[in-house]
Amino acid sequence: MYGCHPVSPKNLIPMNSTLALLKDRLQTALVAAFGPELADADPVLVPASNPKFGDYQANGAMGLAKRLGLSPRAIASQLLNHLDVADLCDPPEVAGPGFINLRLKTAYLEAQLKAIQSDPRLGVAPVPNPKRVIVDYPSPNIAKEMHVGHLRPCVIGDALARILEFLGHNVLRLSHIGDWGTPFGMLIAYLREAYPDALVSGKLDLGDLATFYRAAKKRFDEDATFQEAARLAVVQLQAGDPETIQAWKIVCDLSNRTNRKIFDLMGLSPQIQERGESFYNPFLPDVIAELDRLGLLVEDQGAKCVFLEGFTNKEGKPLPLIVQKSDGGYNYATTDLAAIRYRVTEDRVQRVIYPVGAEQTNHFTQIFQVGKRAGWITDETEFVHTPLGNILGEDGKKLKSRSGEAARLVDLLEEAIARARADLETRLTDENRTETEDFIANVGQVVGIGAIKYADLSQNRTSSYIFSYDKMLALQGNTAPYMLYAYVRVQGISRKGGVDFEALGADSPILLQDESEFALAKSLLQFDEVLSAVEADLLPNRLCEYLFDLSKTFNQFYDRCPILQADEPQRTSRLILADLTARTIRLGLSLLGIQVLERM
RNA sequence: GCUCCAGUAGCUCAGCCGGAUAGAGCAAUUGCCUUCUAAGCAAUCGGUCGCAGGUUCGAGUCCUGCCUGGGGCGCCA
Repeated sequence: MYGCHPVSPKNLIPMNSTLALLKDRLQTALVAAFGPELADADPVLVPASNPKFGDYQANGAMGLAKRLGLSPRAIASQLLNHLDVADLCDPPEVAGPGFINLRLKTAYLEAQLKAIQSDPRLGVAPVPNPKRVIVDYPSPNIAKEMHVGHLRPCVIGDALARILEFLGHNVLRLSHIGDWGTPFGMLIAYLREAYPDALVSGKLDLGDLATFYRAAKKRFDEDATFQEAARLAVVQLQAGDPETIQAWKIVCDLSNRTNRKIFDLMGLSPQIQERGESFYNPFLPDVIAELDRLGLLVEDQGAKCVFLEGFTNKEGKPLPLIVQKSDGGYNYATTDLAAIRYRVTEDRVQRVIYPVGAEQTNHFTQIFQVGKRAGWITDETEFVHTPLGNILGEDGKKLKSRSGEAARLVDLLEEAIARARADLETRLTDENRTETEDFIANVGQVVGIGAIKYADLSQNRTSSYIFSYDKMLALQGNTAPYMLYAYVRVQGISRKGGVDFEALGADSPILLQDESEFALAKSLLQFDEVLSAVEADLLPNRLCEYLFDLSKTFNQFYDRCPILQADEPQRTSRLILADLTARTIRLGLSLLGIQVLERM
């Protein structure tokens, strides 16, 4: 047993958050210099705006000038008298109106890198107080195929889930699929009509989902009798009629399998659990009853509503959130409220993240308001809607397929793969290389899927972006292929030099001499700071930006510093830097849900 | 009408609690492969941060108004 999970030295390495460490020192110095009432003062430590100012700068002195009745420069220099950072930094300096510039010591950088070298987490410590987190995965209506609209929620939600999980949180991935409601009446009615055998054999060809839906829709639009049958099916479904439930299950299963296939193709976490609308169905009457008991429920025009604070309709009157329709049916607000309640009371969740389109901002504000007023959402639980911009076509409008409908997700993915593959094949011809079909297919898939996901993630999630295969697959710029190439370059060194990175001496020193080595070292040590930032503001594009910056810095290093031809001990030192870069890229991309390649 | 979001280089976008001279990529122009994959590197060019006020030591960032674009606004999700 001993050998299976050795107590690795990583557990002994202190958290590599240089930023946090320095901030702590600055705060201590503030109190030492100006007294305990300064304990709450923020030294405003941020990365330096310009390399000539060092690595970090503390801007706090300016803000404290009024409070302390001293000039910012005087505050800064007094603070410096009490600041002990000799183990981390060169002697700090006061600059400009009162900035404190901090430059990390070479020996400190070298030691930190050395510590990270043997750490699979690359210096990223798990959070001290893990939370129970739910990430809401997109809710494709089970009755329809997934389309462009599902791309961002899937990709961004999956990345956030991976990042939070890596940081040590207990993440529950829930797909809130639309597996209940009126569209099912139509599908069940059509199933009965067109595939009566299916109810007996339980068989239906998977590929038929789209056509199945279209055919059902066509019947529904054309035939009043069929509409009546569909409505009847809904009633039977809600009444729990066994035969109808069975038909419903067949349709759900059909859709789930199709969606799973797309999830797999996209490389989404396999841990996604389906917890659709039908799951919350039994709780809906309780939600209404509880709202009523709390005195929040008002009946208006036959519908049961909660009137919202701060929302008005076109006439300027308070806007209701309808939780039970006048016909007695429930709507998505009811389901979402039931989900909030369940997540708090049963899942005991502390943070719920909804990566959903920005157009639903009002909806979330409204249900969160009701959730708070009902006492389900408290200060202990954070329900957060992370609004997403739309994916637009080249014309700046919502991306459509040629036929004018929302583009099918699977088509986008396959097109990206096909283009990535074609790019590779062109290159193979140009370079007179031959590769196996397996190699070509794999590179095509990894690059294609990686490119499409990275393009999505690298954009600030709040804003819409224009979908362009040419840009996402471009070999230069902030794209997945650029990052993959930096990774491949390192693996190329390993192959060429017959170097086993894992066997690189634990006692070989890291030596930073060239400017590009310093830049790379500093970039490598910022990984944990970036992940903390993403944890806080849920913007994966920050991680993308970091990885792009790291890759650029690496390419500069690669260009300026020969590695295999260098003399020892520089050779090993540079090999370690290269390896750390590759591992950071691999880990970083994996947290974004993107795979790497050893060759491409 | 109310409300939310956006407006930064020719194009696509970053810009963290307000900090020093606003940053990338693409495009354009120009150098660098007998040397670890040139899918790279270096350099040049490019800005009234939508407009007008305000807050203060300091504003792309905060406040007010306006302009432009997009979304949402009672039984769809």
